Amino acid sequence: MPNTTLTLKSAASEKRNRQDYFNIAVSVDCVILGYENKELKVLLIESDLEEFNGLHSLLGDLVGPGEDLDTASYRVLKDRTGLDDVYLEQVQSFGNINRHPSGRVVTTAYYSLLDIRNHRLQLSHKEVSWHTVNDIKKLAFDHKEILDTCLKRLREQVMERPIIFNLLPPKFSLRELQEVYESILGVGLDRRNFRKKIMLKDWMTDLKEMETDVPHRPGKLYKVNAL
Amino acid sequence: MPNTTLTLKSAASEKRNRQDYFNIAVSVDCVILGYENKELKVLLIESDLEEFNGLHSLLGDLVGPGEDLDTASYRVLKDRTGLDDVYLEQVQSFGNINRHPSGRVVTTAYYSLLDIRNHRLQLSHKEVSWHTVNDIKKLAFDHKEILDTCLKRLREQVMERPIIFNLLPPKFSLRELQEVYESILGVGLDRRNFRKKIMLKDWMTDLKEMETDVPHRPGKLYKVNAL
DNA sequence: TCTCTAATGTGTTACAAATACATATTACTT
DNA sequence: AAGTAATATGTATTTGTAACACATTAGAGA
Repeated sequence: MPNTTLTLKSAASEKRNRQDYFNIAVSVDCVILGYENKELKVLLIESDLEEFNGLHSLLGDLVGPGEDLDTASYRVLKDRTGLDDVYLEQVQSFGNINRHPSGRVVTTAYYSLLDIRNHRLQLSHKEVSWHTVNDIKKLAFDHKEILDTCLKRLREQVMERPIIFNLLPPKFSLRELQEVYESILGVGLDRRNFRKKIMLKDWMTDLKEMETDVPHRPGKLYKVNAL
Repeated sequence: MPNTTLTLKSAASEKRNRQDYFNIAVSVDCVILGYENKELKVLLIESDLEEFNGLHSLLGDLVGPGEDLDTASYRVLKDRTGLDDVYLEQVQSFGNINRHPSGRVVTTAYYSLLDIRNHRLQLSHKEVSWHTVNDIKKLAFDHKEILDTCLKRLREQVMERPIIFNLLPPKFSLRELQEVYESILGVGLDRRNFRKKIMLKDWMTDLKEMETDVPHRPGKLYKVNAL
């Protein structure tokens, strides 16, 4: 890399050592969300840092020198779940000086939505496991703040764009869909109004099939429309 | 900084040189927006890189080792405008490998809204100047993409939160406010409906004063309510 | 097999918000 | 004194949201 003032001269003019600017590491952290047993869950790993003994943390990694931010988060997702066709969206970056006890790391948070029951899902280690989002009180680093920020963004987007279907299997009933919405939004929804609202969006197609193995009257099955 | 595997082991297990991870610089770029003559404007500087001869770029700087992302963007704003009490919000990070010709730089974009006519405004150099947003076709680096992303976010938020008032002087008329909205949203608005909608939000207070120096019937003046 | 249960599936009414649209008023200009 | 250009306001229409009730269906169990 050539010697350069990069974007601005003010930095150079303050005579900081050029090396200083390469003393910040860049990472990505993924809030990988799934849905099971009427609960929203997030994939966490046990932290291996002494400072965070017993705490869990999000799945993340440093960004390699030849790697885009998006590429890095896809890599984390692929490494940890085996899946590479999953919805992933950047949310925000976190760069507080002391957010990482081992050094200066600026991280960019992504959230991802996937179907826990997907048979291709393969967790990378036994230390990686699903945790009910509502039960999480504390995480390592600033990961609780990152989680909360991602959940907030998810709640804002979930009625705007057809992303929620990533949490469901290919065939799903309206009841299942509504339950996922209720888990995410944290409120109960009127079944009739919910149906009308969701149908207006033209996000799904009636499969003309029925649920099986339910202990009550089976409902119609739907699939998400092509994105 | 102690030797560490940082967040994840996978990186270390690939035997990458630890130095590799400190080969990424971190910067902030500020989309500093103002409003004048019924046009939305952005503060730009002439790029000093040969690759971008003649092109303008956003105001940004590398993030120092002991500096938060937010702190860095406030610093850029203060250095370039002299103002330190300005609205600033993080939008998104951009980390494509080749986005900076001189090396690997991951940048976090912020947008800022200020009143161009604020008498405390002092631009840092004569190369720093206001440009009409709608006239901008091309910028240095990926700054056009960053600009567009910030504008998109601004449009999404402008009816949700009382941020637009940062573009106006302390006392403003309803006409001025509507014109700012129209500039940002790029559409014409019905005056009567606009008034009703904005009044419902309880964002402003009637100052019981009137415009002066207008070549027509003066309108009432308002101020924004305390945030 | 009949009854009970629990869920599915649908329609109507009331209220709130967004849109379309017209007229009277005021201050400056000529 | 008349003309102009902008402010200020109200109403009818449409659209969307929220509240709410009843008939239908398949499984479970007596």
